[in-house]
Amino acid sequence: MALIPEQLRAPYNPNATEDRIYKLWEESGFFSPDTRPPWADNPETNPNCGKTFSMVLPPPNVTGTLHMGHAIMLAVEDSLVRFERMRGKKTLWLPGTDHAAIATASKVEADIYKKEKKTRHDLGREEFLRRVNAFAAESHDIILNQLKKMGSSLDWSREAYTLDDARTLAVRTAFKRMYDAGLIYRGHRIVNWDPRMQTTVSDDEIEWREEQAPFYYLKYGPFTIGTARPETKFGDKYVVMHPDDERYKEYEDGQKIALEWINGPITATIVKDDSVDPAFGTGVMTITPWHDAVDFDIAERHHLDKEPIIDAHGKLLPIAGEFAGMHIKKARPQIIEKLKAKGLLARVDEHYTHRVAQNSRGGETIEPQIKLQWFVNVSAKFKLKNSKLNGIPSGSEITLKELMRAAVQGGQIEILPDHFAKTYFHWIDNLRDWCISRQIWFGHRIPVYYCARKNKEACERPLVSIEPVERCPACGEAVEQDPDTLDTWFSSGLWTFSTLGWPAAENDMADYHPTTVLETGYDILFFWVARMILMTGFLLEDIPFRTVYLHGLVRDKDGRKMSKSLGNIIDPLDMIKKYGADATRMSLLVGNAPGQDLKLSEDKIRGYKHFANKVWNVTRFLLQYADADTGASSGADEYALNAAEGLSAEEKEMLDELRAAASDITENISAYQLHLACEKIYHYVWHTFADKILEASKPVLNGTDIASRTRRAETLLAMWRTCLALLHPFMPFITEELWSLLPHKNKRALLMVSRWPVR
RNA sequence: GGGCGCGUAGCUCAGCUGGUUAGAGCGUCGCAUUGACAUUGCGAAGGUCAGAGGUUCGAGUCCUCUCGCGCCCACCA
Repeated sequence: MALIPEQLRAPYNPNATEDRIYKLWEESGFFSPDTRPPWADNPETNPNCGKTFSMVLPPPNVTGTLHMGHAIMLAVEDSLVRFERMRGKKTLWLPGTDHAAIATASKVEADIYKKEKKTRHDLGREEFLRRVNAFAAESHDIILNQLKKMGSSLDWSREAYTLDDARTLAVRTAFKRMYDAGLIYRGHRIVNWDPRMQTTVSDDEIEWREEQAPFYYLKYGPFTIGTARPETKFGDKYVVMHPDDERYKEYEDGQKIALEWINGPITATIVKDDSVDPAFGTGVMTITPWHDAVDFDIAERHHLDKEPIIDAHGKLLPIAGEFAGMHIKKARPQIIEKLKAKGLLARVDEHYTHRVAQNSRGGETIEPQIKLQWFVNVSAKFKLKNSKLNGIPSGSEITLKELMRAAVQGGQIEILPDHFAKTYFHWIDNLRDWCISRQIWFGHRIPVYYCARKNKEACERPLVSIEPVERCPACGEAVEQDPDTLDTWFSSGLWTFSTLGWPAAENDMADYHPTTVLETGYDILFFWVARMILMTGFLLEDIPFRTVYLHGLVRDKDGRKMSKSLGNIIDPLDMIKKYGADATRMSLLVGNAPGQDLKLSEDKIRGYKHFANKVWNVTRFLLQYADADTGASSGADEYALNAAEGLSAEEKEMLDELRAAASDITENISAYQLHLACEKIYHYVWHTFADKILEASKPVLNGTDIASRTRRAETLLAMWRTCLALLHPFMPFITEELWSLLPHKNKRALLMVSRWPVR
């Protein structure tokens, strides 16, 4: 009788299967590299015995739920891990979540304001943090569920969080070591200030928006200057022009001139500087060093005075005279009126477009300000003691910038696709010191303490400490911790090794570091990838990973970014519910070339649900013939690739073709060409195995020659086991389920830890 | 302003180091099919690989230029 199990009689139902299979995997313990099947620990049965494969999960932000961008990451990473696990490597894929400091804080803050009309200051630091942590915990649980739904074979025993105790130790240790090496400093620098969130924002978190605004030409003594921001001009007392500008050759650098300005007569100083573009406007400008980065640089070069004009909330300071206390947005038209009345307004260009900086986490217009902040110095030399970096011997002195460049340039880290290396170098070349302090409450508090009394000279210095400090070691008085928190990327920059236990004595570093591959979206190459290279380079004098695999962004079928406002979001969970996780994964893998954006439509996902059904039905078909009469039910657990004896010429040819496909697929995955591998196995299963081989086998299977029937049925079953194995990294659920329904001679093992068909 | 990428069948895209009549999915059009297949099979139409030039025995693939898109970076006051 045919051996068709009951569940195979109905069409494949992913919903009824996937959670059960995931639980089976999880309980098996094989997600952890510490649990391995016997064959994998035996060098005779496993040529990869002793080799490891390690990868961290880019920790999703605890700001809500996962989207298709996460799904693509999970599909790629899980496929890689499952492949390597089946190849017998000791395989670690390490999960975790990211507290995402400003993103999470601003979301919670906005929610609270919406519901209760309260700000974080109304709640106070403690209560606010309680709320954020509660939200983060809730978000974490949702995310974990989603990760599991996708089939991610993550080692949950090693789960980490960027804000947990172990990672806090890593962060404080990293800060202290960098501080002691002179790579972290505190200073007054111009920073991107968000007046609404009351915090600095890093250069990388700025979004530029085109804006049309009037451009005013103002009379400034004998000059005419152009500005889009008259409200910042109260303190302008330097007038700058290019040294070679013939029009202004009568003026000399340092020359003083008296002139009438907005609130009365002032003395201005001429400054000659190369950075002025003679072709722009009148070729003359005044500078506002406190509120403009270019002006700040000019002021630094010429040692000029800097004065604040606008306060932290966007209101004018007393220097603005009668406008003091007004918000800049309200003051601007009134200032223009006054300039006009005084005859200082030469003309107005109404059609001027320029770019305005906005905080990408919240959308408020950035007001540059000079603030006392903490920075990582990317251009200061430090000495490598025990370098594992190619081409940079121990004892050499190097800057973080040079180190970041060298790690990739020397080929020690490979970036895929390789053209992103150029983008990376370009970014490094333009890199400025990294502002790491944030004036928000959620995050790693800066591990620096100040003596409250400063009784003695020794109390003057800030105290940087890995352990929390309560009393000043010099005078015994209470200390105050720096109120700021660290940029979220400071902690995620440590992720590849903080998750392995660094700097604790007991850790996994020896086994799994450097990690084999880092898989992530190209949009965070700078934010994250570069910073991991920086942190690892300094703290471990090593690379964090050997290969960087960058996937593209998921777009809708028209190529638009998926966003709430466009209403074109495809929710991974919805798709899993409708079509199954396997189909969802396949739709994200096929056509997904590294670094290339992927257009996704529901039709595509539906297409792979059809494929899953095909796979299901092939099994049902084969099991019809796997009956007691043919003896095929006793089929060995071995794959078909090595069998050859006693086969017909036709069967040998079938096997040759499968062998070729399997070896191609293996090569493709090894070269991170998952899109090719996926398409190949898809094509082989459907259009070669099902359409051609099974069709051609029907006469044999239904024929009268028992020996031929049996042999063919056994061959096909063995080939099918091979197919399921090859398909497993991409479609783990259905293949595992079908594997369990096939007849097995030996004790049934999970497909997840069965040997890969190609050695 | 600097950098990067893309332009291949109606649509979405593969095509690695140049090598036979350029591929897949979806869609379209025929025919078959109660079939292992709710979601099937067989077949067909459809491409001067953006355009021009060059290297080569040979170019979708390498080089140069042009056109059209997209993205990233940058301190246009």
